[in-house]
Amino acid sequence: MEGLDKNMRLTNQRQVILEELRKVTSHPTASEVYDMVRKRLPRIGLGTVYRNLELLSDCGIIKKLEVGGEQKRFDGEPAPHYHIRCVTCGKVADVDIELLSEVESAAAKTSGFDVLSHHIQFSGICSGCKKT
Amino acid sequence: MEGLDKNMRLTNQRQVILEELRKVTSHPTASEVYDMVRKRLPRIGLGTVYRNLELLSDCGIIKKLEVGGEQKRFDGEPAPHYHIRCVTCGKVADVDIELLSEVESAAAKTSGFDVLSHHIQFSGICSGCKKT
DNA sequence: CTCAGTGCAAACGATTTGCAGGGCC
DNA sequence: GGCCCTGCAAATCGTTTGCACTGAG
Repeated sequence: MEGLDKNMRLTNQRQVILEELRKVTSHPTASEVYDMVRKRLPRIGLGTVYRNLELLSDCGIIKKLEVGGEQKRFDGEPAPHYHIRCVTCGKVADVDIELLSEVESAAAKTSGFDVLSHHIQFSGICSGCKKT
Repeated sequence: MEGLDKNMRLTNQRQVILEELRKVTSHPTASEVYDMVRKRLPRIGLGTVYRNLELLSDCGIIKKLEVGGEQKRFDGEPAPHYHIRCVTCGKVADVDIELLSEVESAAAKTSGFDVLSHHIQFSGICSGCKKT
């Protein structure tokens, strides 16, 4: 789960993408990462960003989020934690409550699946959107 | 949350889509619904299916699922319940465990959001895929 | 040197939308 | 008769991919 695969090279693009992603807590989409990275590497291609985000998430170095909405989002923190999305502005934030690992065995019992993981996705209204 | 909007007409297409969706427990994608409905209404358009699924889910009559994967899925059962997806074959099943409503207040406290709802998404391996 | 990685642009798949005709209320 | 709804096709949007070139090891 940690470190690059043996054949993976540590390119400048890869490194900058990872650095930029770790700088923020905003769970950016691929094209938001593209914009962030382009400030440092103006000639990078969007395809490269997609390829590297995919690769880094396959290695478990970052996490791909499948929170609602059209675009996938990426999280520089690979440790499991929950998320909340603002139904008004679409912002995604971390929810730092303890993990409910015990629900997995209950889910396994009723579903008949081997349960590998779970994720809780909250929806709500963020403090910024509450005021208006 | 229940019933059609005042200006919504109960067209045959709309009715057949709803009936077909309620017939199955497979959480079909839009194009799977399209295939099911086309057996009864061969001239229906894919756009009509998308429009009606969207409309029915806006009324709360069906539910749109944002479980991982590329395509959205639809559920004829609008009451809240959890889902599990097979990482091997992509099948989505219901998980009938009790709702953990109490996590919402904990999430509200740490995130600062007004929490409106939550959903738990499990990943695992279904009984069919275990055997192979 | 070699081969994984890159930039670019074209291709793709899911979903949305514009439009002109059709049919429910 | 009005207007929502439909079928159809083209458009859009996020993402992926083919290709020839580049650069890390």
